[in-house]
Amino acid sequence: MRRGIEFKKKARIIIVDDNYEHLSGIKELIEIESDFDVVATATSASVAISLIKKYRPEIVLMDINMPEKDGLTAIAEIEKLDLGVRIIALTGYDDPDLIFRAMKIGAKGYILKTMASAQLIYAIDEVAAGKIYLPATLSSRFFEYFQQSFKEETENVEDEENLLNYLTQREEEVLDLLTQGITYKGVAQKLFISETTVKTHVNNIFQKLQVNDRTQAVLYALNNGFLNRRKVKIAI
Amino acid sequence: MRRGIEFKKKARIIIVDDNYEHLSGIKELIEIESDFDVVATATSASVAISLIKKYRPEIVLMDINMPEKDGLTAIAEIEKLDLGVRIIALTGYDDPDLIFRAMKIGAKGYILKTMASAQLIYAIDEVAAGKIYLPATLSSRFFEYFQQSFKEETENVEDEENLLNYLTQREEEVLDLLTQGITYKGVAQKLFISETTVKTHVNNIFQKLQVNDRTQAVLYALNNGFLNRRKVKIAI
DNA sequence: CCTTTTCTAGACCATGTGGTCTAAATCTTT
DNA sequence: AAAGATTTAGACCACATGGTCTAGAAAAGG
Repeated sequence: MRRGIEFKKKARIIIVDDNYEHLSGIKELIEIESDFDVVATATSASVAISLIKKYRPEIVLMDINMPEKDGLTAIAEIEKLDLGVRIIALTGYDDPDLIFRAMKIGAKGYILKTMASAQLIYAIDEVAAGKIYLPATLSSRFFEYFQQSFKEETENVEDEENLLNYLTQREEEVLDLLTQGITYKGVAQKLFISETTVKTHVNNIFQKLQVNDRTQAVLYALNNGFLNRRKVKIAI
Repeated sequence: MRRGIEFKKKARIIIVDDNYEHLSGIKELIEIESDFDVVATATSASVAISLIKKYRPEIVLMDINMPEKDGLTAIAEIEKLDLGVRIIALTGYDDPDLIFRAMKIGAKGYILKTMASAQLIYAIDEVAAGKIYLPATLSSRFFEYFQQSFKEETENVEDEENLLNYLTQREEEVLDLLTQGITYKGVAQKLFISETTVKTHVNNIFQKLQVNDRTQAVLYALNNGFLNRRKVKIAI
């Protein structure tokens, strides 16, 4: 926050909100309370995207709760344009799933409409400075959601009923090669065993995983965290 | 931070660090500067795990950079025990990948050894209160890493060179069924077309994806976001 | 030491799969 | 209307794959 020391060009902003009241409210607030330059506003995502292409602002304040084309898809599209626009997501309430998805697709900040005006300005300031802004309460919620989503992923992997647990070491090696789309012959060469041995292993794998062909075996392996296990062992 | 108002049991802590100097330094600091109760310390992850099982502390301070069994796998194991222990990761430098992985497997806080002692106490306080603690600089790095990892995921999907883009509608339908491990006959029945037609489609798919068999086709599809496309369209 | 599991490997057969070619009907697109 | 792409479908063949059974060597566990 070395404001005033370095040369600071006024950040140019576009505000998007389908509610005109909110839109003009935020616009006024920014124009009065800060020295940012609101170059345009839009009440729909599609209009917003054209405006962004035209004006190339540094910052976009994007309301997430909009009918028609919603804010999240709009963010995704803008990010895809790769214009270096930094997007701040705006919303009325703090749904952790919304925050997660917004951050996932590239939002650089997330603020609630209920927040104090000073904090809004501060958030824009931070994001304009290349940082990422999340209010403390939201970042906590974000992390909880983040951890939860990964916990669910790994829970399945460690599940008792994961048929992959019944595979022997050698069978795992064979399955590993199968999940790379390698044929009997290829597996035999890689493991220095005969082709018929590979077939035996593969058949045992099928029985243990209760499937009928390689594709299903590979799919079972992939869906039940087969690749993750070695990652867990080698490097988490 | 309503300290003193509510009834507050002294949080019990176990500290893990292979460097004995650091270990006793942190222990002393906590004992002098706070009212937490350091019930045990350990210089190795395996010892730490036994101690945790025995003492059931509320908080564990875990050094990530340890030889032998490293801190990350230790965290994963402790989380798997599901004892309600809240783990704070400790490290000397702020490697975004390390932070990401620690948070991913369930760390509730992340602090640098170089941080001021008051901040360490504050961090423990927060985590003990059920919150998640990340210093502002680290949370920024975390988010950048987080977004980067998802960006790479989606970049592939939208890539020009994604051979999936060359598939026709019908071919996509067929491939979709292949990724469910369905055979020629099954696909034919589901799509109400002849089995030989399915074979024609499948062969065209192979050529377009430059693969030789179904397994490879399925793997290509999965690795290049085939399933995501419909998700992207429906709900991001 | 003995038992059990795992890994190895062969035979045999039925069928699924992949490669190639041809070709008609049906869209699209210009 | 003509040209091109897509979808449909057949024939034919080589070979990879899957199912089942037997069986010895090696390793693991009690």
